Amino acid sequence: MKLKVREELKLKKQAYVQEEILTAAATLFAETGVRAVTIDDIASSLGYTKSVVYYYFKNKNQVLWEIFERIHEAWSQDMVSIMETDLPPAELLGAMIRQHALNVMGRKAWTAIYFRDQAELTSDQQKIIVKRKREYDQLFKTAYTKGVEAGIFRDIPSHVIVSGIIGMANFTHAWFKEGRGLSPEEIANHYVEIILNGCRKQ
Amino acid sequence: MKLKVREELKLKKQAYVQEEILTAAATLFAETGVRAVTIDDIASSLGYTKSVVYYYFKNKNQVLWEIFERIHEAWSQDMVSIMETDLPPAELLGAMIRQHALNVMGRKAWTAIYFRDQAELTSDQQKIIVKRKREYDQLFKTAYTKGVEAGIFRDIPSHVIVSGIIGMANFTHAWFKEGRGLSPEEIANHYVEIILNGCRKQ
DNA sequence: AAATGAATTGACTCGGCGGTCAGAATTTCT
DNA sequence: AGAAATTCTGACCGCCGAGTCAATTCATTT
Repeated sequence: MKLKVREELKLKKQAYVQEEILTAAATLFAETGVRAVTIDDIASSLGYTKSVVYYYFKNKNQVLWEIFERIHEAWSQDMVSIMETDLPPAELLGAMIRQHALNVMGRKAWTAIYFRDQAELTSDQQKIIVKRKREYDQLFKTAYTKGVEAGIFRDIPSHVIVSGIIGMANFTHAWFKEGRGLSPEEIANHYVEIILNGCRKQ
Repeated sequence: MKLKVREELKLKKQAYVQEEILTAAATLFAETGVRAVTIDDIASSLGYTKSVVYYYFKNKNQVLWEIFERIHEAWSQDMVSIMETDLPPAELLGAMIRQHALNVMGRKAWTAIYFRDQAELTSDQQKIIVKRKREYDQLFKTAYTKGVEAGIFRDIPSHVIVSGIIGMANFTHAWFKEGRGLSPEEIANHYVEIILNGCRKQ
């Protein structure tokens, strides 16, 4: 009885510290790349010692993998909830582009890691990521293809256009700075317009 | 007299081996990131020992820096020769996009390194790269702005559109495979069309 | 053949980093 | 208070990779 409560409390605290460590790790990983960041760096950025990190995580790979998991969960959930709406093709694709761009700008660290440090994962993990990326792309491709079938988009191979969209949005992580110049929403809207106009059948 | 000939021959051979090492290094760097590649890896991929690499290069940083130098020279020369033509804005921007995309697909390794491993350089070197990237972007921005002034492009902040273009083209390095599916030229042309249509004033 | 200089080797150092572990400190429960 | 579980510490190990160096091999010249 008490055991359960205690167990839960323990897990809750552990979860909190874990998230704290993951956030700190992600920030550092994003700056200089996973390989260049030591467990000591992560720990001391939080005022901990290295051993604390090893108390909460099995090893460095697990820290990295959990970050990849968080990214996937957040992004795929966002996308799924857009797919569930019943928008017509152009609006659907627009919403997806907007969401993806906002996600990237909202968490620049994540994008840097997700697209740069994949090679640091084990080959099994990499396989999973490759599959997830394919699925993610597929959502965009489906939306685009629907537009082609509806006669509103030009008939370009969907992977070319989808890769272009993702590349364009991802790259914001390299230059966008919060709080100066345009807002993420404005930038995202520009990209939506460029792409939709660029794809529209004349 | 003879000395000169000999000297030249020596330099020529050295230059050859250096290029050989740089090419091998770039390939490996691109695959797994600079940090994950050892000098031994580079050497043995050519059948050499580590010491050979150290005979031709001062250290690992110099190998990396020379690669960055090669990239800059090749890309900026290509761009400059396009700027020298006297094309009207839309055609100019189109040619630039096409060239950049072709460069990326023609040397995927270079792009991976140039945009992912910058953090491995010294801070002085990084400053130079940042400056060069700004100059490179500036060429695109100027072309776009001309189009806006000529009334053919929509009035979007040029850095948004230029970053979008570069991001879109750069991302091909992550998915394009030589010899299956579309050719680099076809892909580049699609991007040119998407962007030009997307930016054209309605 | 001898001498000179270029190219190559392999053994070595040294520092750093991932990961471990025995125990100390702290918190929680009874 | 004392026992039990938990969190945290700091010293330690082993390995790996960057870079060095003295010595050797190879090529060229005279």
